[in-house]
Amino acid sequence: MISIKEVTKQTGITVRTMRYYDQIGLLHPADKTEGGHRLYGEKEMKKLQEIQFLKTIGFSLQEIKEMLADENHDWFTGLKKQLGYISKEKERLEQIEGTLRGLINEIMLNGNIDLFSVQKLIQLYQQNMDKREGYLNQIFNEEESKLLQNLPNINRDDPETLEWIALIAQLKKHMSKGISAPEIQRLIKRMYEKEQETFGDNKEFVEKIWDIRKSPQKSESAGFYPIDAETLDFFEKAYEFYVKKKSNF
Amino acid sequence: MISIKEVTKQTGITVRTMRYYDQIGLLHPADKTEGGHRLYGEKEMKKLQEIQFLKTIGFSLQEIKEMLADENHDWFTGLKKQLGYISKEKERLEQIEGTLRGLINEIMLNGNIDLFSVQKLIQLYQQNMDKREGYLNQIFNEEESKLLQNLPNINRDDPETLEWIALIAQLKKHMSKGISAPEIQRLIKRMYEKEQETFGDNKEFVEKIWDIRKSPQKSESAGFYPIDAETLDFFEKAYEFYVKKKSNF
DNA sequence: ATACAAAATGACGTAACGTCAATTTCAAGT
DNA sequence: ACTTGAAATTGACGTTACGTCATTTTGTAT
Repeated sequence: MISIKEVTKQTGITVRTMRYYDQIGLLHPADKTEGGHRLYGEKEMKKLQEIQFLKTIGFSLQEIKEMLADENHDWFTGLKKQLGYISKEKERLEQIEGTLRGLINEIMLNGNIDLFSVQKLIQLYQQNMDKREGYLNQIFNEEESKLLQNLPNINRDDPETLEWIALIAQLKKHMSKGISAPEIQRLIKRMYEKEQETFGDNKEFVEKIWDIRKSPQKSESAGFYPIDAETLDFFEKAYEFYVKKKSNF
Repeated sequence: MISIKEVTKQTGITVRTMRYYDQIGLLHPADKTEGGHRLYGEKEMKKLQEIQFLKTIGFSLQEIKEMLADENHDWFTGLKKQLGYISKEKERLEQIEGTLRGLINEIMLNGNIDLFSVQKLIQLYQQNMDKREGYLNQIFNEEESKLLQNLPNINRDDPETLEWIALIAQLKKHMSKGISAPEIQRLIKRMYEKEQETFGDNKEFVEKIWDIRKSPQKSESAGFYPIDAETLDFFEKAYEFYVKKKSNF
């Protein structure tokens, strides 16, 4: 028989928690002193461990109470149900994670931001979730849809996406130096090569994407990350410049 | 200006929720009728959408209130913090998912189960989480540790693991028919082939694993799923029978 | 004017404790 | 036996984001 203090020492569980478990009938002390101090035995400590474990796998105290009370509890079914629940929750968090990464990337692209811009981004996001796929499937054929998967999807966390964002952000930063500046041309070169790597010679496909990018409305419908018109225009000119120079050799 | 009923119609948000948002100062109605009925305008509806969105990405109402109130809120930092929090939560759920799958598989192996067995499994689990890796690294060298990754890890959900579990479960089921029964020998054959596929000719390594399996204590320390001694013994005999027959041809 | 729908306020309940506050008990030292 | 300080007790309120009554008031159609 050990005191409540000993329990907290051995398990890290607080006194309040032990009192609470007693109160809700989840775990009563084995005995009490004359004065009413709680005393716990070996059995209780084991049960406490079980409770802790069942808590870590996401069961509520009420559920745990019922499970431990029922001699013939169907653990298999219970655990499968719990697994289903946990899996769903996990998927929800994965969704959220993707959305957050998307928003963060967009802010990285646009620089920090006032309430108004965030409102616009949020609206864009909500639209996209509903419409993006529909819109894209309408424009691209099946084969191209697969290629689209390779597009830097702003929700994703892969280094591919990050490099695109970094490249565009750098482009914006050095825009004032003009399209022929060596910094710019180095960036464009990298982008050109990346494009080749990703889409190969699929000219027509790349054209379609440019077409979408050039129209803010289309761009919004497609859920591409918003590059402002100025940057887009600058990029296009710098790109042409690069290609022309390249073909001169 | 629309009534609260209109709001619920358009958004699906309940009256209670609107009242609550009003109460905590998150979203006041634009105006009230003489009698005190709430009226909402365009601005409020937009704000409501933003609130909904920020809720879906996991912010609390208090946080949302502060974010929307602060003209110069640092969205970038806030979102990154939130991402960190969400990612952690997601990892926690992944952990739980693995544990649950593990427990479910063990129950599949052992048939359904009383409180006592579950207590033992839980204890085994808690031990494993702490000790398993340490113990295994002590016995196996680095190369072998990599091979160990191919071992049916009971926490995992892949078809490999599932087949091992199914095979052993079938073995148990038909055990009464003796080691030479054709059902048994077919199962053993499949297991033998799977073993070859997975570990190739790495005899020594397979020996070590058998050594661990044969000792309940070691098996427990290593966190292998618990196969009872009887089944293990039966398997061994059936296996020897199979190999002998095979080498006779 | 009446009746009925819709809205209002107020209150309690939820889950799993944390955090006071006021009082009582325990164990040790004198 | 007495004192004292630490430890334990009960009780109560706070937390989140509403749901769910119960009761009263307002709006609107006839």
